[in-house]
Amino acid sequence: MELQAREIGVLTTLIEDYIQTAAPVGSRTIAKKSNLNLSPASIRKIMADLAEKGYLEQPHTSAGRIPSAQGFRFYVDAILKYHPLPSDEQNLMAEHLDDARLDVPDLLRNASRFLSAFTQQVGMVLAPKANDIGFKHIDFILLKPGLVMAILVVEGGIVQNKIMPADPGLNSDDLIKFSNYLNQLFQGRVLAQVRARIVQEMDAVRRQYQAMARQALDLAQQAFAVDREREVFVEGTVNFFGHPEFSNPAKLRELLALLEERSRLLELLDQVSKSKGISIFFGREVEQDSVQEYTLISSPYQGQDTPLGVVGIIGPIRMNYAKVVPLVEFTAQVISRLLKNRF
Amino acid sequence: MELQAREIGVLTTLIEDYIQTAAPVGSRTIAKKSNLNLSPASIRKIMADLAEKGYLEQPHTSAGRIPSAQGFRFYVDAILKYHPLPSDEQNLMAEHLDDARLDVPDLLRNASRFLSAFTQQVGMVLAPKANDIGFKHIDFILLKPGLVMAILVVEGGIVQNKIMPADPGLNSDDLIKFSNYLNQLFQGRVLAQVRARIVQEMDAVRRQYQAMARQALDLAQQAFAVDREREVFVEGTVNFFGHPEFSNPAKLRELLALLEERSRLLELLDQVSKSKGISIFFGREVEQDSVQEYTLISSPYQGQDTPLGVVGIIGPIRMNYAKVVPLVEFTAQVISRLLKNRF
DNA sequence: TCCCGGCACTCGATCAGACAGAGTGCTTAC
DNA sequence: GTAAGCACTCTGTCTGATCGAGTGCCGGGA
Repeated sequence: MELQAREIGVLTTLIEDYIQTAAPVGSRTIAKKSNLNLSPASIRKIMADLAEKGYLEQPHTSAGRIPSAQGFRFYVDAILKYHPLPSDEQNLMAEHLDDARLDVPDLLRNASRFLSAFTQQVGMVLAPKANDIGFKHIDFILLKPGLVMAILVVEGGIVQNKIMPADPGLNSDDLIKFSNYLNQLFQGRVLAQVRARIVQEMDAVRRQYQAMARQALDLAQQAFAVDREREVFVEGTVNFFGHPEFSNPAKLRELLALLEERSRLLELLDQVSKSKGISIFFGREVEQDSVQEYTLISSPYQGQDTPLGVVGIIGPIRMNYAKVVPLVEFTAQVISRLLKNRF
Repeated sequence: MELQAREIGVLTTLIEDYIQTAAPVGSRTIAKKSNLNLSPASIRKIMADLAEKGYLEQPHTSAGRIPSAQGFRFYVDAILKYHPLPSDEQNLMAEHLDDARLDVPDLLRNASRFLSAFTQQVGMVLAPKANDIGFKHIDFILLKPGLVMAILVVEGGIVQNKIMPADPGLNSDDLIKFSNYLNQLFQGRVLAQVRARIVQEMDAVRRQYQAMARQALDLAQQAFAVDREREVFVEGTVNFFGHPEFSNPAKLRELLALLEERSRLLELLDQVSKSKGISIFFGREVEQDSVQEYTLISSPYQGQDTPLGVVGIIGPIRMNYAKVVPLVEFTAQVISRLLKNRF
């Protein structure tokens, strides 16, 4: 099932022409554009072979061929050589993102915008999972009697807040004591450790009848309960309209629905976040009845060592991989570098 | 230029049929559906009069008529009688929004979702302008030497944060002192007053050479500088695809671009936020070359007395005003009531 | 064995013409 | 003022014809 050099040549020419024109490619075009010096008739023979092996598809008899998902897969995995991003684009992106006054969510949102603008696709950035981030500070504020807001700050300046009911007898001074106690207790730990510490400490204070600590830990437990979806920054959905494959409103609708339904999107991103480096994912290869006509290109980013989240773009299968892939990779690197600075 | 009763009858029947079918309405249809007991021929005469006065438009000779923006304007202003929302829908919405554990942004986002789901249009909620909201608490956190994050909590549990450079000599204890000093200074004021107070106090401490207060006020001034856009919660853009008027991708694109470009959207919402009660705004009546085929229905909501923000929906001109308008109005009332509780 | 020119064939896109249907405007009669 | 009749207009759809792109296959030549 391996491909010969000539077959690879035809496939490459065909895919690169198809990426530009979005139309089925015929044997004459390939004969002219490739440097194989073969006649259209011979090309046709090769194309027939490629179609039989599953790399090409034919929309109908007597149309040209278009690459199948398998064809694209081979192209991005085995054929395409990726060149590093031009340094002026590197600088442009680094300059705009490297601003200490941006908090992490803003940084990630901007990165998503850049990806979208540079690739003419839809940019996406999955925010870090809170679990692995270092605790910084917690504060309780009395909104009204019996209602307390917890404000939780983690490294990198990510702020989370949560409103919760509490003992109506608590006053502001109590809450300040709580914060002081907890801040000291949790210092220098990551959130997962903080949660463990809460359970452990609750046990200890219960035996020692420390009322203040017990109340504080009760509140802390509520504040640290995980019930928030991870944020995803999606930018540039308007770019979908530029691609002829989405002139069909039904397909467009499907894809926009996917982006709006954060839970499905999160699941998808979670799947790809486990891969090590850059990952190229064709909708067609996996899901049966859902949106099939898209590609997701993504790369994880990390803080110190642990992977934190994912950056990526989503667009039609037909896209300029040679340009997009290095850009996604570079963006992930920039974010990793900037977050290392902050965490 | 006033309309006779028969003309109003024809216009009403025509608009209501058009709202259902989205197709030009002919004289025969109106003769059957209206209770005027007139023949199609007579209806035609009346329709010709209405067209001449500008209430109807004709896509081409020998098609039926469709209502013009002026026709819709007359319909929503003079003809339509609005009934209050059915109580089961009222309860459903109130139940889901009335949860003390939601912070204000989440509350508004949910309201936007509900509007979108109930009307099958796109829901929008403009968050309150921070100026008029009461100060609650400020905190400074040392992210790293020379970099401080301010966390500002205002009434209703709205949290804003801002990262700013600071004197590298500052340590955490200094920052705690700053917060204590400022919290006391600003207690019970709204943000606009807080800003005034900062300026005034800076003057005083400068003359008295109080270094700590000066540094604290410096940070406060940066923290309270207004440079953040007001948030807008837009939900349900997928609903656009349900409407035949947006089967034209170019129109759809325009409208989605408007929603994605927050600054333009804010300007639009700001225009309508000044009106007192419900406001119905036809794109066609105003802008010349931009998106014309939409209607914005909005209503301001308030905390105690001052108007805070706007709720609304955006959709095609052809929509079920009898249902949508009371829903928008009710949503604004619910939000007003819930915010009064919190502020 | 590989290559390629030639040829018949297939399919989609486009165009013109025919036709039905919806709806109008006008005239005329009551 | 109302309504019936009629000619007219415009759109959408269907049909058949034609064109062009592209294929598959056959057979001749290096």
